[in-house]
Amino acid sequence: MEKHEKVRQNLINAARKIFVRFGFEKTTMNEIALEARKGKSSLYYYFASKEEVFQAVVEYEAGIIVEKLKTAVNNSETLIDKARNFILVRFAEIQKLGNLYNALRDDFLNHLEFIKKARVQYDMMELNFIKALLNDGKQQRIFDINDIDTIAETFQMTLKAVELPLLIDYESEVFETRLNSLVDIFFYGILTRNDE
Amino acid sequence: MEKHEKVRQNLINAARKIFVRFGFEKTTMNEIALEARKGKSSLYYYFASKEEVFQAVVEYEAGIIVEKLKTAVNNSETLIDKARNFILVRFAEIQKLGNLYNALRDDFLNHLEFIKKARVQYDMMELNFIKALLNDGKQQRIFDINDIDTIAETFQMTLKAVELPLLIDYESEVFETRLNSLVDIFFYGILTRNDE
DNA sequence: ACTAATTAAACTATATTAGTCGAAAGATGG
DNA sequence: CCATCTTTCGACTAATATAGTTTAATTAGT
Repeated sequence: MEKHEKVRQNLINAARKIFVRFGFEKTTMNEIALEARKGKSSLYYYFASKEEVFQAVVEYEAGIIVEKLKTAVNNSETLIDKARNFILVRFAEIQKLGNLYNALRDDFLNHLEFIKKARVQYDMMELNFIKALLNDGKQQRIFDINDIDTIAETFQMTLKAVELPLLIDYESEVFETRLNSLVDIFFYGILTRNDE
Repeated sequence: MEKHEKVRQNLINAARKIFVRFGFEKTTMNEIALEARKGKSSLYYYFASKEEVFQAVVEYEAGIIVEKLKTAVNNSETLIDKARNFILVRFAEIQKLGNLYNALRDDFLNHLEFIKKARVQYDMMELNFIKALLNDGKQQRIFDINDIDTIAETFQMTLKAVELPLLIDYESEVFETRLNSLVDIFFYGILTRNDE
């Protein structure tokens, strides 16, 4: 990695720490710079604005989530397990990695344009992931579906819809059982039944 | 509890939430008021300044700590257990209750006068507690000591000295064993030895 | 209905902070 | 060792946010 990229990544890490702790509004550019042991104007050398720094952090975190999703899916045997683990990891990671989650929860952030943009980006990646899964299942004749695009979108929409209620009153046991039941409900309507 | 006191306590609770989360500097009077579902100027009706609100919170928390110390000590059998539990609870509570701990840790707060004042108040309460304990032990001929005041002050000084190093690299196991060993070291120099 | 306690809206003076600019300090390469 | 390009930083400004004030309205007690 070249010098420039290294410093930039360093700044992103510093920014991440502060953003996760204090949220967007309460984080100052000076704090981020200090955390990275740089002057404030150095920060502006790498990023045009506070929002751009935040966007970089969110993108970085989205990347991490995607990585973890990939390994979770790759390490699962059956397609249903893949789907189940995908959902479980997705929620766990969104919860853990503070910023994406914060961005979703805090109302005052939600109406900021760049948050929406970052979210859209992540959603697209996710959607492709889901489509690939569904397609795989279709090829293997495990899923009895035609319009993959529509189903993928519906699926993602459902995920996003449960996201908030589940995250708001979070109790790990309740949380996991509910997600599992969601997967069951969703997939047993899709599965090819051999008994008909 | 009269109305005025009730509202005041409510404001203190709201302030506590915000202060614990964001620290003194990053907390705004507006946020506190909003959290208590009041207007900002209502807050100023009950408190003269932001610092006064903070002071009220710190005093409230100090009160809670003292309560817990009392029950911990009362529920201990031997005097050594009383002392040991006193120390363990003290550290646990200072850690848990965010504000007192924050006030100690954050350097930028440390040089504020009112923090020092709050700390002095708490320290006095604590010192009396320790003196009572020592006195008790002396009456019961368990402690072989004369100048209770000096010993109490020395003891408290030691506690405050270990406070920071212990809290900074906090690992619960290490933490507790170290504190226990501290008590042992301290008390086995004080105990009346029967073997001499 | 009167009085005192409480709340809230609108305002101000001050302090913070995002963002700029130009100069200085390092690196790179001939 | 010079010339050029990259990176850092201190000092500055303009915009914004916030502590605290004032005044008027609302509520509760008698």
